[in-house]
Amino acid sequence: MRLATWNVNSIRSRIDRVTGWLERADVDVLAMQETKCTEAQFPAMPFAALGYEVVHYGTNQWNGVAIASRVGLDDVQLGFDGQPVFNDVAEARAIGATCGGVRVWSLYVPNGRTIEDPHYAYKLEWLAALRNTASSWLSADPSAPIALVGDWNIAPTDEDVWDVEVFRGSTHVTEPERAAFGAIVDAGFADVVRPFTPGPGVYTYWDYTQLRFPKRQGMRIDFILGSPGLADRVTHGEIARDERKPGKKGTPAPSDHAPIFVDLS
DNA sequence: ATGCCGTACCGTGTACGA
Repeated sequence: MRLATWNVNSIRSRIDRVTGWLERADVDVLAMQETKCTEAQFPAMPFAALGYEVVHYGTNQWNGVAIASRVGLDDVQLGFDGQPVFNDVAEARAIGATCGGVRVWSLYVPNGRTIEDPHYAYKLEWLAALRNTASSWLSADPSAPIALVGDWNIAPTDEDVWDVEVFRGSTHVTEPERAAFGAIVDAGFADVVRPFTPGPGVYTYWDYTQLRFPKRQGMRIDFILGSPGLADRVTHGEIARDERKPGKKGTPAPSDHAPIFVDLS
């Protein structure tokens, strides 16, 4: 089974690129983030035409997460238990479903904006709540195959940004964020792509500005974290960097994130 | 100091992103 995740930065703008890659890469399950649309606006038909079921959680033009699967899509949950709210609003940042026997969570971790911003405290609170809830899933069934996948908005080590000096004092690289990410790893969820994509200089995101992509100046902030029951089954991992490349003239821009995926035995 | 690009929204601008 091939399991992928991709921050698509608007599914309506990216639908042809997404379905094109699903076909070319022979993906079975794709978790998406930043769909940036409501349920009514989500383009479900192109997925159905390729044989994928799809579930989406989107409330407005911000955030939005989805899972497409051609190996089943059951027990869908919108948001995780204990997921914090921001300004009293429950944001569409998490959706879970069981696909081909794997419990998949598509996650869009809050950005944080700046370290003084209330969004930063929200980010840390959100990650702590996720750790607690995900930990309870493993306690209930230590051998369960669980995949926590998506845009984590954290570069876990200095090697995961193109120039650490550029990010000094910014979100994504602070010690509390790295500790929050590490706590989830310590709870039993391992980065299952990294062993197949060693650094340095290996990224999943490149800013649209300043020719960051051709200059290979990016960040590694998208991850597939697997429980022991999932990690034991990973036979391959990859970053589909080509999907970050511009299309032909007149075609829509790429997302600023590349998809990443693993193969499971 | 800068949102340089891209996407969304009742919008000719503002919010958001990392």
